[in-house]
Amino acid sequence: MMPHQSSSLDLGLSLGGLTSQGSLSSSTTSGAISSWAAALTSVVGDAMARRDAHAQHQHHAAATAAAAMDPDHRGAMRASTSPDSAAALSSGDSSSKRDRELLERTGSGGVRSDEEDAADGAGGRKKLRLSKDQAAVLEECFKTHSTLNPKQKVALANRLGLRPRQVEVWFQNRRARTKLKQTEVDCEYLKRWCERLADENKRLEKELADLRALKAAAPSAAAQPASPAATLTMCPSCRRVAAANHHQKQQQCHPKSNTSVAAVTAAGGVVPSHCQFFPAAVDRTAQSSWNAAAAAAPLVTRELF
DNA sequence: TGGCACCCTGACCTTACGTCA
DNA sequence: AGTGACGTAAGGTCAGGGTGC
Repeated sequence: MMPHQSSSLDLGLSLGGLTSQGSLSSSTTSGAISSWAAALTSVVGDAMARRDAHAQHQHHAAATAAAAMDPDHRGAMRASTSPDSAAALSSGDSSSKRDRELLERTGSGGVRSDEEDAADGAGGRKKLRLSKDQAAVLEECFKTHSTLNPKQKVALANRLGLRPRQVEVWFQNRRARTKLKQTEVDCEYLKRWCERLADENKRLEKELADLRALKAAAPSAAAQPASPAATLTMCPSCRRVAAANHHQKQQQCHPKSNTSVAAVTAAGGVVPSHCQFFPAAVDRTAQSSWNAAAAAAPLVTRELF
């Protein structure tokens, strides 16, 4: 099994769901196995009774469909066995892996029914539609473990009445498509983040210009009674220029300097609007805290949008 | 109601890389 | 240390089937 390859970007963004699940996948500590097994049995247990009935119906339907398929349609289908065989031959890779895969695909694992073999044994890549129950079980297992070790794969395949290869493919596709989706989400998130940063930058520039104008207009302000300009101060935490009573007015700009925005809000506190953009890190000087927050709960942070 | 575009998804391929014996 | 087997990730294609227009 591949070690956990951080899918985090250099920006410190995490690919979230997949990544965190992937970290579980380092597969097979005994604890992980037991938790996975527990998840499997809890889900499968409920679904299996219904599944058995459904599978029988499905197998029958597949056989019926195959029988009804006209020769032309059959020919249009890509042969499921021949490309594999060709690949195995042409690549010169006579490894046992290919042989085993071939065996798995041709259903010699004993899991497939005769009807199934009849359905796609004629060379067609008959697409099997997983039943709702099967899909639910797979989903549930995927939540627990985004990868399977061989034992888990076989166990799951047996319980679902599928071939191990089908389970394997399902997990591969699921991982790939989860990641794709997550990447899209991340992309959108970054886009919005960028837009907000641009807005923030504009606002700060305007604030700076205002301050410069004030300074130019009152060069000897220090010698005079406190004017509104003289009461301006900078929030040490968020570095936003504000009036001296800024914190009093808003209770506190940052009730607890290291408290997350979410926690503050949850506690009924008021989060300054200029801080709401940042997911968890109130201290914006600490980029690492943002990274940590993004890695810890990327999906949650995205919900801010 | 048939045709079509679009999307979802199962199945597969190739390449690269890490791990382990 | 080098090597082969093996498993997974990544990135892609193909094609069946469902759905909405």
